[in-house]
Amino acid sequence: MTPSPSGGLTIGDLADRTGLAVSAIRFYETHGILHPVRNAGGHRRYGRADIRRLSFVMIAQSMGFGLSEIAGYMTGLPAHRAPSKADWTRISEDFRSKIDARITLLQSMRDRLDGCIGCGCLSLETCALHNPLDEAAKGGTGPRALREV
Amino acid sequence: MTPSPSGGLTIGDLADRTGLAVSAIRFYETHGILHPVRNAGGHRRYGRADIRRLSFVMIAQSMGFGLSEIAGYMTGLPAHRAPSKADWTRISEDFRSKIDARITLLQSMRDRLDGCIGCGCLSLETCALHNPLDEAAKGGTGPRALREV
DNA sequence: CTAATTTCTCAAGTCCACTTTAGATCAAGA
DNA sequence: TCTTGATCTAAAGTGGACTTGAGAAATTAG
Repeated sequence: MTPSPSGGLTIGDLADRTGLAVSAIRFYETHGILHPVRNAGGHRRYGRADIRRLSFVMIAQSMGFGLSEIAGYMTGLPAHRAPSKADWTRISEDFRSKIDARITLLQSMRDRLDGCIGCGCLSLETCALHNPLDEAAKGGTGPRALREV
Repeated sequence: MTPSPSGGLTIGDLADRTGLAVSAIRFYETHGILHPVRNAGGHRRYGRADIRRLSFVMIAQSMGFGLSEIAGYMTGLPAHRAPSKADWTRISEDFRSKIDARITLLQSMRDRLDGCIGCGCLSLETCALHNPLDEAAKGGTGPRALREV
């Protein structure tokens, strides 16, 4: 629990700080999200900035972004130096615009749903939801949340 | 392609009308979303109302709801009779309130993200995003979009 | 120094939402 | 009628996001 003052955080420290499982943190590393250094014994050592990286991952995931997309944002951050505020601002601008698009889509679907349920036309043949769906329903296999907006 | 006028729609008809794969429609049946009757030869026959059911499934999915949750809504509809407008209105009211909650959560996260990125505090220890995340991040394994709001 | 904890790697397992494959049967047009 | 295309079942495969398990080595508390 005592984070080594000089050597950085252990994977357990990071897990405690973020609430993530140790296995998840290792998993993210294999997907290029973190790049910890190793100590003499081969154990991973993290910097404080990695807490922030993982926070971003968790936020983005809860908003429906996939890991590969998130990893894409992460490549916009320096791998072995703590990102500056400018780094975070840059990647979060694109992120924010995608969130906005997602909110707008959700709102328009909700509003149209009201109309469609009300008029009894909830059919892909005539319903106004048809086109938005066509655009939103692209993507590979697996759960199709609001990915790829 | 010629939908049997008396016998209802074939699974292929339904696939054409909804844009779903035949295999997906069969899969949904195993999850209790559709309950087609069988003809003499053992082939599935659907009613027009099933197009609407599948439309609802697709809409709900694109909004981040999981199949089991959607199946839950579907049990609120009559299995072997075409749902009335009142049936649809009833289940869509609950649905709509969940969508609203989802939109609100997304908006508040977006707004706080602006603040957190700006002030450089994007850390679970101090960031205002912490608590909303705690609530949103519950759930089993697998992709964790905005399920379980 | 020893015992208890952590961490290491790597392979395999899990859940969700489907798709693919295989072999057989059913339905419909020429 | 015949043949082509649709549908049937059951089982296995896929991709995303992780978790679990096994055995070994490193770290830390007492």
